[in-house]
Amino acid sequence: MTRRVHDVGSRHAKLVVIGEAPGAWEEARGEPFVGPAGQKLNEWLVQAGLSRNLTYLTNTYPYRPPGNKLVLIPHDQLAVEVEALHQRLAALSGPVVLVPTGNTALRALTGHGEIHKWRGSILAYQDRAGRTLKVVPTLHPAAVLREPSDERVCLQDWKRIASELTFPEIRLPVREHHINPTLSDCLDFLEVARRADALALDIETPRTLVTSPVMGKTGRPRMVKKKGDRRIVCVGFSHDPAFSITIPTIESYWRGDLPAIWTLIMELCGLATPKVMQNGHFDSYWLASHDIPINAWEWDTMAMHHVLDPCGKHDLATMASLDTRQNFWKDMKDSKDGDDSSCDDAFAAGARYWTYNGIDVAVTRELADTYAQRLSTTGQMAFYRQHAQALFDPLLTLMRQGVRVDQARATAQTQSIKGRCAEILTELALVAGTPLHGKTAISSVKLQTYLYQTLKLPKRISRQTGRVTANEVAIRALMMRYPEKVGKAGALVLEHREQSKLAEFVSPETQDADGRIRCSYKLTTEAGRLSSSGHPMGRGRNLQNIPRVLRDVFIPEPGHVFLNVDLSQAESRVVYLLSQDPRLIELAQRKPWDWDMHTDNASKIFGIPESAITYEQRYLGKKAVHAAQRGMRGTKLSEELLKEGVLKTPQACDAILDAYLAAHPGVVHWFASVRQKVLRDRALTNSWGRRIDFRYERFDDDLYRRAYSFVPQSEIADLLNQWGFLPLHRFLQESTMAARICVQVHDSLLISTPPEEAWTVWRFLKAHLEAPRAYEVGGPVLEMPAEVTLGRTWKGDHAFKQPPTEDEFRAALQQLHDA
DNA sequence: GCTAGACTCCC
DNA sequence: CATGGGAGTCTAGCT
Repeated sequence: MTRRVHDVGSRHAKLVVIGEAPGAWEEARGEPFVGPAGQKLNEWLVQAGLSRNLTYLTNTYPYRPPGNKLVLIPHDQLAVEVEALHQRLAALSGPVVLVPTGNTALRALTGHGEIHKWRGSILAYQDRAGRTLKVVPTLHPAAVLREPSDERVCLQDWKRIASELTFPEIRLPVREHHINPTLSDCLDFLEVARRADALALDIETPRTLVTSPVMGKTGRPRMVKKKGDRRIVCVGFSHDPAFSITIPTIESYWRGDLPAIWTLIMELCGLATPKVMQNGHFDSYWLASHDIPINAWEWDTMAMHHVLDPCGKHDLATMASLDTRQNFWKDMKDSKDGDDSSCDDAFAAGARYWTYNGIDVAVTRELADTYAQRLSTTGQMAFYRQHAQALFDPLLTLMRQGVRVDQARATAQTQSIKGRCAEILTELALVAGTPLHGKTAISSVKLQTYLYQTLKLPKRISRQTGRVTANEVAIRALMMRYPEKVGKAGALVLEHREQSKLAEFVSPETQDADGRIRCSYKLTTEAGRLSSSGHPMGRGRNLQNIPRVLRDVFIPEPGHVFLNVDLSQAESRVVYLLSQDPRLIELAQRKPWDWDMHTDNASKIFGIPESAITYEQRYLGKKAVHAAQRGMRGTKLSEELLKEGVLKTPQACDAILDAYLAAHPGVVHWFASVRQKVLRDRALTNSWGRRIDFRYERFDDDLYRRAYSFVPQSEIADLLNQWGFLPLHRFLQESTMAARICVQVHDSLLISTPPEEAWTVWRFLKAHLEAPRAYEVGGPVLEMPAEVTLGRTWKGDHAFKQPPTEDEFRAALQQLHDA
């Protein structure tokens, strides 16, 4: 029989923490929240200015379940203990905040499941003595030990809990959500919005449900509901966090007045009142498809929060749980009467759906105030204006424009790739004696069974996951050691993976009806790069990871050529410049045509003169530099090289890395200085004022490596956007030129330009990107070299090793024209 | 129908 | 014993 673990703490405590069930430590000591989880809880309490001694600690179930699995406890037995918990709580003299940690305690107190959604909400609990008590759920410390990235929200939850302890009542925001407006209500709101400080807006774009007949098994047609296209069903507005108006945009609500409503929405969006959106590129892209531009788009709550906390989550629910008193509301969208199927139905049926939109937009409005205030306090407002707000419209332009696709070539490529994929699968099934694929792709489970059971090859373990793997490195290693057994099958597997990956990029589903591929850009990456994914209407794709071999599928506007400008060795140059080693600083400043960084490094690594370096050695040099500048070790480098078909043992790679670092002590010094800064400030700030805050992060090697990467990544991201993308966008907009920017790929810009404008565009970019810059206060100055390629496709036809003269440039253009 | 895990493309 | 930052697609296993 297991031992009952009794509560600890005074019955007069104001703070009550409720766990799940005792674990081994708790059982041994006979006390809740001891052991590692208890330790974690203590840390949080201390950081929130609370004390364990003033806390009442209890569990939902007081016995240690077999194998720590609470699910094994019969329901009625659990129910008895939950009731006993209610009785114990009723016996406390005056608790102010009850904190259920984890799902079990949350369900016992409130009936809600899903702690990740409800954490941070301020809920009410009727106790057995008839009192209404305040409940603030958060995660269980044991769960956080398993998932350390969740700790940041816990620390913030505990700060909230500490402040809630200072008063007993449940304070929730009072908001009015107007969800069934008349035309005259909307017109009145237009006047209110005109005079407001800021106007938030938010659209909803559910899928339609299409009902169509399908032949059933009985041979009689059956009606089946299928998901159709998305469309805008409403636009919600909020000029004040206490008010929202949700304007439906569906025929069944307005009948003949719908066109007037769209006009009104256009007027609202066109007001000079500053606009607020959460991930506004989504909404503005959709509204643009209705020819509705957003005027005075100043605030994006996602982008604002990202400037303040680049490592945090930026979804509305998480931000609201941390920075407003709005309780979790996102389940209103999926509820039965408000789901996507019913918002076209009678209006009343969708009330929860429209209210959901109202809360969304009011919360967005509220967060804008909170975050604007915070940006001012932290001195980051100017950064937000220049590095977020200034990019909104230019990026929307890029997103809407997209890139043209050579239809014939894309189709041909798709067919040949798919054909080859099918051949490989058949051949592979023959070689293996059994199919190793699922519907279309190779199944890693079947492949592993084949390799490690049928062929009895020694299992390869992924260093990242610690599990058995059949990834590229494993297969290449096996192919080298057992060429007879697995050479053929291995080659087929790798070829299939490569080909099916390529097929993704040219698949017709990614193209819009006009034969272009578009993408969505986001500003919310850790190091300030842009990220790219499919566009807001559901098609398109990430345009920042198109394989080089497929770039000839992308073509410029009719009559144009592609101009690709990229920064040369940019990230390495930044590291060298910041190394404080005069020799490395001098190397960082050399021009790419004067000095080849990779050959130079290969020469140092192998201890032979540059003139004797082979192609392979230069390649090793390149890989090693990249690796060493990010703290990589030999094992990993060896795997990276194996993927490229270069066989080097981990020991040999360690030697290469050591040789590089020995020849470049400045890099080692730079690592140390980054670590020191991170330890001292718990934050890093780059030369543009971009700040990354590590306050809520674990201080381990992992974090240091992220810090090493942050510096060069963020410098280059900001350099390209501030001195390349933005000025060129403005320049093209203000001139009558036809050239346009097509894609931003971190350190390069792809531009479609008429041949006669190409020289001007290139000179403009070169002049701006190569302006001298100090990457730290009082530090050395660098002119970041830019390189240019011209082409009839994105693949490029003519790369200039040195900056071309105007004559050379025009000659290359002429060649393109003639070809 | 959803999600986690495996895998691989980019800089 | 340990490169970083992104994205998408598929399988398999779960509800």
